Amino acid sequence: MKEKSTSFDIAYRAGVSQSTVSRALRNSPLVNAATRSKIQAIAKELNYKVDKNASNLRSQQSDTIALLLFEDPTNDDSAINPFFLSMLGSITRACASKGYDLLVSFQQASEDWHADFEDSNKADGLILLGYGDYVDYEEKLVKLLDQGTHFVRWGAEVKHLPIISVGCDNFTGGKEITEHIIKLGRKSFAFLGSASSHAPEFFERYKGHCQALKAHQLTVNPALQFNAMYTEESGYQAACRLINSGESFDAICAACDLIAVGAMRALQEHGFKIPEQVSVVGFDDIAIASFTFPPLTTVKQDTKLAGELLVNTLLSLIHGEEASTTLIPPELVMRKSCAS
Amino acid sequence: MKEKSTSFDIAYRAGVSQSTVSRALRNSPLVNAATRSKIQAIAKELNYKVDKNASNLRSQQSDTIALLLFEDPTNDDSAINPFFLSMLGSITRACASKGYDLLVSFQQASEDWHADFEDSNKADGLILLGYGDYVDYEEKLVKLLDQGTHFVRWGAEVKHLPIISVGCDNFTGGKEITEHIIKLGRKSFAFLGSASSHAPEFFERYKGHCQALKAHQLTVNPALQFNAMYTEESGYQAACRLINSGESFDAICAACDLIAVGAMRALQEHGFKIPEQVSVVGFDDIAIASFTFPPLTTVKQDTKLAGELLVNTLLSLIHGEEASTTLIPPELVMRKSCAS
DNA sequence: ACGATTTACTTTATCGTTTTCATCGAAAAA
DNA sequence: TTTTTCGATGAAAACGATAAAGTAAATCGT
Repeated sequence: MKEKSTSFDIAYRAGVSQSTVSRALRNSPLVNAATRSKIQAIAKELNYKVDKNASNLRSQQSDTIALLLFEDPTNDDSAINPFFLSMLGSITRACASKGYDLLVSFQQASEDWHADFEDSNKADGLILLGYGDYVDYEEKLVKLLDQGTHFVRWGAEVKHLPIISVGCDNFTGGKEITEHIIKLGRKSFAFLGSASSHAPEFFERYKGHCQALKAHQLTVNPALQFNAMYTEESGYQAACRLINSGESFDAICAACDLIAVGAMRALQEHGFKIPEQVSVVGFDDIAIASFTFPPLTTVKQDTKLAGELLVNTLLSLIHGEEASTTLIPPELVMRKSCAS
Repeated sequence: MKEKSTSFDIAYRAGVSQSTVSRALRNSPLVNAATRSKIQAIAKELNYKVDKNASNLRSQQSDTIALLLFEDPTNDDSAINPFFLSMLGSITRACASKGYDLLVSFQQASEDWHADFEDSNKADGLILLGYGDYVDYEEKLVKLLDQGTHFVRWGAEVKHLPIISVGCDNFTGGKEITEHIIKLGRKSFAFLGSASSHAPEFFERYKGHCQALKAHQLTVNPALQFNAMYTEESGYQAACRLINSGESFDAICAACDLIAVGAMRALQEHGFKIPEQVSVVGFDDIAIASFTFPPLTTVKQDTKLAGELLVNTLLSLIHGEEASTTLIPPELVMRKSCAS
């Protein structure tokens, strides 16, 4: 196995200095076209690749961005939420199209992630992805800000801090999907998902939900709100609690698709007909949603657009350009889990 | 925003030389415990992080592995196959637990990927993931081998080359799932998925399928084999071709779950009852499989195990240890899409 | 008590680039 | 002819760590 060649080897063969080689390989106009192509030919022949470590060290940039995925530590060996998986896919694609490498990393919210990737020069910037619980998360965001780290968050806007976010308009989504069912004639709405600021996106969806109810002179019954995490199992259990509560209801708004899927399972086990007796809706539009029985009516978050926005925004930040928080409009996806 | 501090800053404050700092931070036993902790304290206080580029450059290793995901260029804006997404998740986790960073990259089989990541010292090794079409893929594998690049493939064993692979035992999986339906009493089996070596894993499954048929004195009817790619749409179309062919059949073995899902859609649109008239099975056990109607009986590939195996094997290779190709045993997952 | 280890550092070389600064011949301007 | 200006290149200084080699003081065995 041959030694890996360096720019000096090429310089030697081309009969020029190493610095000329470096310039030629980066298509610098400072080097004569003839020598440039000669050098490039030799480089190709030797199968030469610039050493990224050396290059990054000198130029102080890595052309790499890091994606930090936050997951609830409690369910760490279960599958990753398909919604985030889908985001991951689109972010990967978006990065590639911009010529950036993507470093993917899982983090537990509790860890010392805040000062790792950009500080060690492994990445030029960070994308933070996950359902954010703000308990001590926010304090770390502030630290990132202090350090001048470039980063973009996925999620609800943080009003009181100069943090750039890209997120879905959860409030509007929650409102519109609820209005949709209201128009179908349902009266008693249960909401499955957290109604507290610990889960900001769920909370926004809940607020939109309530807003829609009020706008149509329907009462918001707190006894019909049940907490649930973003898992199928959690949705199943919340629905069981709902059913056992004895409250009557004819519609369920789930804070995310996985919850909705779990809820449908619980309902069907208890003999409820969907959508005849109960209309069910979710949020996210994960792949599973179109294959459930009945197919789930939900709110689509455009992950492709989101991924592109996330990396474009981050890149702007890195390049010192202006950037601002963006909300992606939600989109209703009507399927069969609702009826009048 | 303060300058980022270097090991010299720490050395200055601690009153020692820079190299002592370097050692202290790596917990070298060569430095006195007292000074070591003093240095580490200062480092923490200054929020110092070692510069990975400098460190990697000097030590010639990156503690990073690259995951190359191959996707069919034709469907590049559609969603990524959930099976690979799931693998991605488990590989990410496995890497993290070993203290390695993960660089994720999409590649088109046609591109010049073979010499990029390890040659440029961005990664210490490669994981190759994707349904492999061997046309000019193999030639690149040989190049990787020549270069001494450390890599592991996901997929069927490559018999004639010293390449380490981790894969599912597709043959056995295909055989067992087919036997399962045979025992249920079905007689006319259609197979949806490529039966050629261009799609090695599908081909293996097909061979297992045929083997099972023969072992039970059933005929393999070539007119009941239809090509399909690994997408839902492709499965749908293959099933339509099957239906329109006029051949009679009472069971469909799909080469992967997505194909099965598409096939079920086609069957139901044409009024077939699943599983009463037609039994359907898939392969992979993607998340969707448990939510289809009826829930899909399939062969589970344990992605968690696969991810761990992939990174452990690669790490062995990197560290110069012995490693060998591994086959993961498939596991039947009985659900409701088959009946006697 | 005296050379031989050990312990705890410091010095110096090195990794392979990018980048600044200096150079040098030739064409253009004076 | 002499001086400028440029276009093209080379030499050398970073970049920020790690690793090998060197040094002084403390510890040791006999």
